[in-house]
Amino acid sequence: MDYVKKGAWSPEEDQKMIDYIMQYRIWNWSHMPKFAGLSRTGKSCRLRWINYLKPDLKKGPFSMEEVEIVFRMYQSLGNKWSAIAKELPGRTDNEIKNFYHTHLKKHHGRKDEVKPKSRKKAKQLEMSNQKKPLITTCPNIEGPNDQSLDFTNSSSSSSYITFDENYEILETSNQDNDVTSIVNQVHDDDNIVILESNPESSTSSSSSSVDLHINDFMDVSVHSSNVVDFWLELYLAADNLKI
DNA sequence: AACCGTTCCAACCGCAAACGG
DNA sequence: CCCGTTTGCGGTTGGAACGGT
Repeated sequence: MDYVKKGAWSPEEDQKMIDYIMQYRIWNWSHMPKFAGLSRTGKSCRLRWINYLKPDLKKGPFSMEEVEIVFRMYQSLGNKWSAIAKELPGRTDNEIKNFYHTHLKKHHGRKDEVKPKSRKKAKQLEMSNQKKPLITTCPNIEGPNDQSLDFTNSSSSSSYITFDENYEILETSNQDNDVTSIVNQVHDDDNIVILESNPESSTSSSSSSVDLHINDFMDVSVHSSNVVDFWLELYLAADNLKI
């Protein structure tokens, strides 16, 4: 067998394959490489095309909706990445698998401590270290994309969890500091509001806040620190959300 | 600047399923 | 049905990129 190249693809190789497939379509992966002038296996070509070169692929970070679908479907299907990928147009099974392992796996019931394992999260923690973060569920707030939330109107029905700078639970709105019960109270279509700082120390109108759509997959019966970790991760997953 | 540890993703591998003669 | 070939899937890994020291 002739020399077969392995490893990262060069832009020239990419272009060769794109040009060939555009002209002749995909007819046989194992024979195509030599006709296209590529020193690759058919398997390698197929993978490169499906995961990277295909024109209709979606690039960039996962949206909140996509994160939700991945998590939901993993709960019901397990590691059926190709089945999950069918629900996410433009995303590949490999991409979803990678995303799951790097962003979601650790929230799946493990009782690990909350540590900034990722670069992003380390940065997030570093930037938010100076004040107590606070998570509030505000069921009365309407409009999932409404950025100008007024907390004074909804505070009466809010539940809350406060944390210290190490994300240890300080206080909850119920009597027994039962975080799980608070999370379980949250329904579909409720909104979770994550505040950078305690609203008592800065006015509601000027506090930087974002709203997240709450989903039933979130009320996983997990260790409280995992709940916190998960909120933060979702926060990061939404590319339009910034500290 | 150099080194080290960690994270993440592209790409690999082995196996299974599907295909087709 | 059998068997060789092709395609698809999921687990794993190599290495680039990055942050910390």
